[in-house]
Amino acid sequence: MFTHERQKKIKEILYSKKSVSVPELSEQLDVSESTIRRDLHILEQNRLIYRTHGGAINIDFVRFEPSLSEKEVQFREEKSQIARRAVQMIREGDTIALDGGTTTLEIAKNLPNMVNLTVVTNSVKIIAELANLQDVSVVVTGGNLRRMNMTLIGPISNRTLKKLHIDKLFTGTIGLTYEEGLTTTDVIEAETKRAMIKKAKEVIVVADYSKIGKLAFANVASIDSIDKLITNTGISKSLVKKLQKKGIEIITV
Amino acid sequence: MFTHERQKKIKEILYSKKSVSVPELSEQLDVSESTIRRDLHILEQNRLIYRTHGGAINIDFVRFEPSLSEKEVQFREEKSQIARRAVQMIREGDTIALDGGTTTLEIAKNLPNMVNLTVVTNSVKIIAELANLQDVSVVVTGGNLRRMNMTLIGPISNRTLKKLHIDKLFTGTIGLTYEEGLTTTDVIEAETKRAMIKKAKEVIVVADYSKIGKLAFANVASIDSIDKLITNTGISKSLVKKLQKKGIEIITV
DNA sequence: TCATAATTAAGCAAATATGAGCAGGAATAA
DNA sequence: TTATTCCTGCTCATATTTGCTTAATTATGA
Repeated sequence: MFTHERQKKIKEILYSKKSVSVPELSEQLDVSESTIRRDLHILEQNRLIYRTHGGAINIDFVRFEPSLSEKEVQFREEKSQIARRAVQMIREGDTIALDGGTTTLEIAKNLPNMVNLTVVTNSVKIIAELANLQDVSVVVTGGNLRRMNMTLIGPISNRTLKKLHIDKLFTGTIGLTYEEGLTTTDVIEAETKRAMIKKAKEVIVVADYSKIGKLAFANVASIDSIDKLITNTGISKSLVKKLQKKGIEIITV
Repeated sequence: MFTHERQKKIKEILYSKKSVSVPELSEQLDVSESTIRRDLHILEQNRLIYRTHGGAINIDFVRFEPSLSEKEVQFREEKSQIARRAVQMIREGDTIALDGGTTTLEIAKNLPNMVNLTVVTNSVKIIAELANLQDVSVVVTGGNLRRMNMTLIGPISNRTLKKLHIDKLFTGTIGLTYEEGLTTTDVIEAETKRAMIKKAKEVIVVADYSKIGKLAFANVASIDSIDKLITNTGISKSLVKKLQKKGIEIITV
């Protein structure tokens, strides 16, 4: 077994196992632990695995599965910038909607205590945040609690939204591509997002560049339903052109 | 289990549990309490959790922690006793409703993690509390946020309730008299309470004796709509007799 | 308020993991 | 063949991790 082969094997093992210990690999590949450590060192430098004391962890489990709290930390400054730009679009007398998401939560945190502003939301965290702003009127859609991100989704949420009229919807997303539009992880959540989009006069997507080009499981809505996109630098020029051709206003912060 | 994995697991546990104790984590992850404390320390430094004596709290829930005024809730032990008695009435398969109030919040705190239990509520605090119980299905009515007690009230709430069917409603109250029945401070809140009562097969009032004989501003419903009353000793014998004559079961704890 | 119980951080020792250095051996090139 | 390079396994000093103990701190309840 050549070095390269062995390293490939390690990656394969990590794909199916999430994590392995050094002794485990040593036995399985029939080489010394020193060799395994050397291999792991190389793989780590190439960002193919995540190294930890005693073994290694599949990098996907470290990177692509960040908990909500972690997500909040990731790209925090970017999200905050995007959120502050979004807040500038809000006018007195508006009825805005904020769906559940880390960027929209950031908008809630940056919202001034405006009188005559109504915020519709399905996020428990945003409710808690807006409870601080005495003058803002908060309307909650209701629905079934999804604990993972503390949002209220499902038929109750959708039915309530049917009766409401929203001036501006600020919506976050897991993925945004030109072909598939907005996508998210959960089908029921996707439906609730769709219900919001349907009732909003203006749909404003807030998404840092890490979301652009990413595709998630459930389709929410096509590109055509978006009016504005607030993002940060890093989005490719050609995509900007294509989106603008569709009539979407791109705001980079 | 590697260090990083273990810390990730802690975050995951905190995801939907709101809080965990150190011994709990120690047992669940099969490491010493010292190790757990070290992990929690690291996670706290990275702002991923909120550390507290005896355990850790999901950072997102810190703001739900009872405020000082709440901690000074009157008749706390009485409320807790009443709540524990109320919980005994809940059966697997039930759909129960909890309206906003300190005694109903106490019920939520005492609820076991039952599978096949659905809780309908209009209280943001109860949502936060029930986020702990992984297996319980939580349905939120939606509505306008009333900051004073963090409840969701108004037409949206009422309309949602019309479509739901509730086995047992546990409702708190500000006042209860033989002549005027249940009364509360806010007219809109009264209407939402009324909507709940209307859709419940069984109406169970939880009220410590300080509420009995008290009259508040807004009428909710007459005595006739009550099926059971859980209260504590201190209620007058003659009133008990009168209520029993109306068919209300009185349970004193 | 004060006493008691619970929780914690810090220090220590044991177990384990690590990387650097070295030597042997296989592959490669001259 | 000989020299060179590369890979490997071994050793050992050093790092890290962990659980235990203890003193101090922090809750709790009477």
